[in-house]
Amino acid sequence: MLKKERQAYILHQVNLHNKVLSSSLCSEIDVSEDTIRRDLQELADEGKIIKVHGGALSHSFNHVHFPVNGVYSQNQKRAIAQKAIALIKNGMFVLTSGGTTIIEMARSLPPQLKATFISGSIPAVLEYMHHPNIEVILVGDKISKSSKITVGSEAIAKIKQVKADICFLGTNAIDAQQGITDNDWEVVQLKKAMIESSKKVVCLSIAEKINTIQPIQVCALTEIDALITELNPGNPALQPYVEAGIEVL
Amino acid sequence: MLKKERQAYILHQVNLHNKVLSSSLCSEIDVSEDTIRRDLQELADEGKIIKVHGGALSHSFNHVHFPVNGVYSQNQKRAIAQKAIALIKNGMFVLTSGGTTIIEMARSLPPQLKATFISGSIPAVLEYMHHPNIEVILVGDKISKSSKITVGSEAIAKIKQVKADICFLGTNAIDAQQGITDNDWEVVQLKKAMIESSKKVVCLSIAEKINTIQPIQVCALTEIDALITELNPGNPALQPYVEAGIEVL
DNA sequence: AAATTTCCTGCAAAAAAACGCAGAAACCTG
DNA sequence: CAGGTTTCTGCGTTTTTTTGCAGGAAATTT
Repeated sequence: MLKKERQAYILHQVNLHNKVLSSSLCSEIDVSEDTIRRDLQELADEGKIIKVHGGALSHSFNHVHFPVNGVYSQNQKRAIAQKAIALIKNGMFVLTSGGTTIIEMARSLPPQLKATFISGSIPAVLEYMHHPNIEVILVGDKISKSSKITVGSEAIAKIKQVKADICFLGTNAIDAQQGITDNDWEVVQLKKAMIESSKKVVCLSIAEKINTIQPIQVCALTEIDALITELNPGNPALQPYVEAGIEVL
Repeated sequence: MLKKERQAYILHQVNLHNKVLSSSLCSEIDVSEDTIRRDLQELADEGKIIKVHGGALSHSFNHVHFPVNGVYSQNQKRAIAQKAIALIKNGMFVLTSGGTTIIEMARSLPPQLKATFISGSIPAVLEYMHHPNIEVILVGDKISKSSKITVGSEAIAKIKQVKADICFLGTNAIDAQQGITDNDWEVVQLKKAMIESSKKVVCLSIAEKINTIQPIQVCALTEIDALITELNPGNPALQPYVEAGIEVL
């Protein structure tokens, strides 16, 4: 990895997460801590970031000591993202929906990961695009402005053409009886196609969406292979899903 | 292998992968590392790539780098955008490429305009999406990270399915003899398809790109219906194009 | 206050770049 | 076409950059 490339990655991470730990950086990119520190120093000298003990901060969030809680449930989503990333191996074909949890996952993907990501979500694709080693396939069709993803028969047809290794679904509502449900008919159609086209279906959901129901069903619990939340897998709230035969992470 | 040939290959690799290692280049093409380094130096001097220790990077990698020129030409691009917008009527199907001039046009679209925009450019689509009355059709396929548009046979096939009223092409180089030329093979294929699929082809180009040539031809001047620059239509620099039968605005 | 983590300094090895040079190829040019 | 000039390329040497490492200082945590 080139030095400039590394610094671009660091800068990207800082702007995204508003902070960055040099320890985590040096394990993500595989270099010594000294190198990271020197990079941070250079970026700080250029005024791009603010160097602090243990890492660096984004410039914008310097003046106002904004609580990290600025984005809705970002910490929980980040925890989910970390668990999800562990499932992605080099060379995989990965199908993803949209949603803030998926975005958080996209932002946290390690730079050395080589994989192919397929999605119709504009924000997700924007994130994938920034990663050096990821191939991005964009599913085209009419854009739904509310959900910022492509919807329609063309998109569904394209998704049905692929057979992905794994599929990550951002979830609006999940319930032990009703399975996954959502409130946008077109998005539901798309998610159904994604589930069909994947060997393994992984559902990402923050705890507060567990045991909630939306009007339209995406799929039953039986079609899900794994469920990832920010909770400990042993948490009693997750027991119904364990009993339903889902791998809870 | 000829020097020009070598440099074209290098440029292609850089545009394709956003980065290139001089070590890998000198084993791919079978020449000494000095030769590669000299080539990189020349390309960097021409502003085609960014040379760094160990290889080179694409310009798109750190587009934060030239804000001066960015702001400078923004006014010109805005002038072009205004002229282009005048050509769009309610109900039209509009096909657009990518590029900063197109983005500027997208930002300037009047809010009451009702039309359907078709594009494979992610940044352009992002802008269209914010518009209240525009339908957006996204052309899907593999994403080229350097140009931030979808490229490939799927994208071309989709474009050929439509018959747009008008097509706006952001231009990298235009010349009275060579017509429109570009430096990315895949982007060229896409633009060719766009030209075929449109009743009217409008070329947007800032003055500094007029009478410049890139390696690969997109189309001859005869295929262009209109040319928009920030210059006055009577400007002598534009006369060759007027004489070629192009409507110069 | 002790322990752990992080930071800085200097140093050394490896990689890359710059430099000068010389042979070879291409290209004028009369 | 002969002779000269320019351009291009590879090689050896020197210089610079980059990176990791060690040891001590500074800061943070327990």
